[in-house]
Amino acid sequence: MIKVTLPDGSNREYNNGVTSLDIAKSISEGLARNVLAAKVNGEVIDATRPLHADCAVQLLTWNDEEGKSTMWHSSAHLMAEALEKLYPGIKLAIGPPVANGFYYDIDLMEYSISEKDLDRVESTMKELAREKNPYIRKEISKSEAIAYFEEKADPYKLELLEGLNDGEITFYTQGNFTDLCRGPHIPDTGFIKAVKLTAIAGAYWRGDEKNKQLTRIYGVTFPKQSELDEHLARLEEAKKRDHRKLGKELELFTFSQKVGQGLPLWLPKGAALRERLENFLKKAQRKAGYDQVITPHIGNKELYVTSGHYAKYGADSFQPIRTPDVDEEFYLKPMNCPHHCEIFKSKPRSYKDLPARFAEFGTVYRYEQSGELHGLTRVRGFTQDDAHIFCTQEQVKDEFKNVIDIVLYVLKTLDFANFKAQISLRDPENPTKYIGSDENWERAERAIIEAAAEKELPTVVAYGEAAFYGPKLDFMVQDALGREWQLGTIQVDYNLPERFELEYTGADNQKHRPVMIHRAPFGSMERFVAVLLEHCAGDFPLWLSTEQYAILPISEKFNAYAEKLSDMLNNSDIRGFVDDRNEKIGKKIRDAELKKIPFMLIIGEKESENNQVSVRQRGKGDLGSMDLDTFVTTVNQTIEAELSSKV
RNA sequence: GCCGAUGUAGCUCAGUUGGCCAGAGCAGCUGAUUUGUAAUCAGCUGGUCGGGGGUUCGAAUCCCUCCAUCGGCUCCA
Repeated sequence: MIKVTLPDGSNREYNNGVTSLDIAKSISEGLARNVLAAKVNGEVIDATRPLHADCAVQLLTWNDEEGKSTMWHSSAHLMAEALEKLYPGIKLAIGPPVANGFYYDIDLMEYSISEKDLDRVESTMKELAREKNPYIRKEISKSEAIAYFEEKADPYKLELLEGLNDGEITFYTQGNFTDLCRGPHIPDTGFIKAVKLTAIAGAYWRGDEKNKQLTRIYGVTFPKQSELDEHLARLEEAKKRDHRKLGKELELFTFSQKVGQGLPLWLPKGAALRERLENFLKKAQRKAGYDQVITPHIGNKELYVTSGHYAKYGADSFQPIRTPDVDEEFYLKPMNCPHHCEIFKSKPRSYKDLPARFAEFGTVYRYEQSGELHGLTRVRGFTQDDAHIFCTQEQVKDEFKNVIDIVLYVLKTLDFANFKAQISLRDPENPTKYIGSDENWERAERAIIEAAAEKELPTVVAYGEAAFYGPKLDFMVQDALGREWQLGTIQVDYNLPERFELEYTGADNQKHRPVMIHRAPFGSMERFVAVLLEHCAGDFPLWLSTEQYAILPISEKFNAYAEKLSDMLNNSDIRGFVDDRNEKIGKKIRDAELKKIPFMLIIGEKESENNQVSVRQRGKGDLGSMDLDTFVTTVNQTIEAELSSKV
């Protein structure tokens, strides 16, 4: 007998060799029908694996993340089985579960497949699922495994096997399909009731551009059709929050083929929104001791040779701008730091001048690959809310912490609660990717880790994600579809001060090299506005709204009163307009709601006689009549709360 | 850049297997209406069907090519 501890702390005795599925059956048949896998002593394994020692068992169902991913992993195998049946001779690479489903990378050999063919694959999957084939685990020796895939002539599996040790290799078989796989898997294919293959994409073998591009098929499965329907409905909802759609509807920005790909045009309302965000940050930065500077959009080639960017990116970026002088070349600036270094060098600096903090909303241009462009989140011309802090070695950590404060202030004010703070360090396996001495990298990495720890900021560490010139702390936020975007960033740089030979005079009257911190709390205005739009679904906070009110006269008779109110509101610095169209009030309200205007002031005979306004709030409805002063106070108090209470 | 898809009026979309002057709703313009909390009515304007080339008696529909966009991959100073 063995003793099994369940999550509620209770203990039960079972025969040696019992499976998690048996345990589930002993509790209830209903539970057994829903068990997808089991967590035994913290490790997720097949629910059908026999247990031979005392252990803690947690039965995993669709409601557990590990249950879902086990199901999706098994679904990838099911899709592979269907594909092999429909396209004999294809070579399979890898097929893991992902955040919202699964994929399988396959080499289609002589076949080609398009989205039209996915229906057929889906129905084959469903047929195979109905056979309720069990997923059978088998431990196998390396030589047998190699023999199997040599027989099958599958180069990808053979390559994967090279990296595995004899004794740790397992196969899983369901129906007519066997795959090299660590598992775990669901008990049988019958659990898969609803299938949707969502996309076909190219994907490089082992994620390397130099390798062959395989075909990746994405899919998602559910234990019930109704769950699939809900999933698809949620995706439809998310699309409504897409910043590209909202940006068009709210007239914030546009693109023009004539201007060029990835080069956004900010429309009046978008420009006003952006200006407000800039002023908000400028004010915070003024308080934090930053000085605004302004630098040009281009720089001499020599500037980038000095910075090292020319060698690294010169050939893959926008090509130089020439002048009548054949030897002269200018580049569009891909970043602001070199310009700011030259500002630092414009006069001798003393340790008493440090930290020097130069801030600029600097527009930069980067030649992103065409397939990478994405709305406002990935563009070729964008404005960073950039600043560079030049400080002494001793000041680095405090400066870093001050920047963390500003970033958190921005994120909190705009109500981003679910951000991720990521510390990006060097890739230990690829040290040649980076410039600068090991010693400087060590120091920079340590400064970031310590600053984040002292700010009690929960972080994740990502090796290999550092910029080529230094480690960084990035703040990431998800868009409507759950894709992660990097917004704020803070980076320590020992390299540029070296290359630009930056110096200050210390208290010892000797020359010293300052440390440089790059930082951008928004990241870029473009990406920030995009993610903010998706975050609030276009319902901007009142302080950011370009049009805070719309005055809606019941009929043209009250247009004069409306204009009078509008003038008074303008004097109170509240922004809005009069909808004096010859339309019915219902129509005007509808249009104002669609334009996401926070307050509607409805005026007719009653209001004009009593010198009042009838206030309607976006999404909330009628707030009743009030004096204009009361309305102004409401607006000002709301804005004050938005900007201060969350700090 | 690579794989897959899409591209019809300012916007959202119809246009069956190639066949009369390419349609609708919204927006815009003109007029009527003077309106009480999410769409008043009528009329009108508006499109080299993404660009170019080809097949055909005939192309928005089929083929080639380029461009842009969307979903991924790679990349992201």
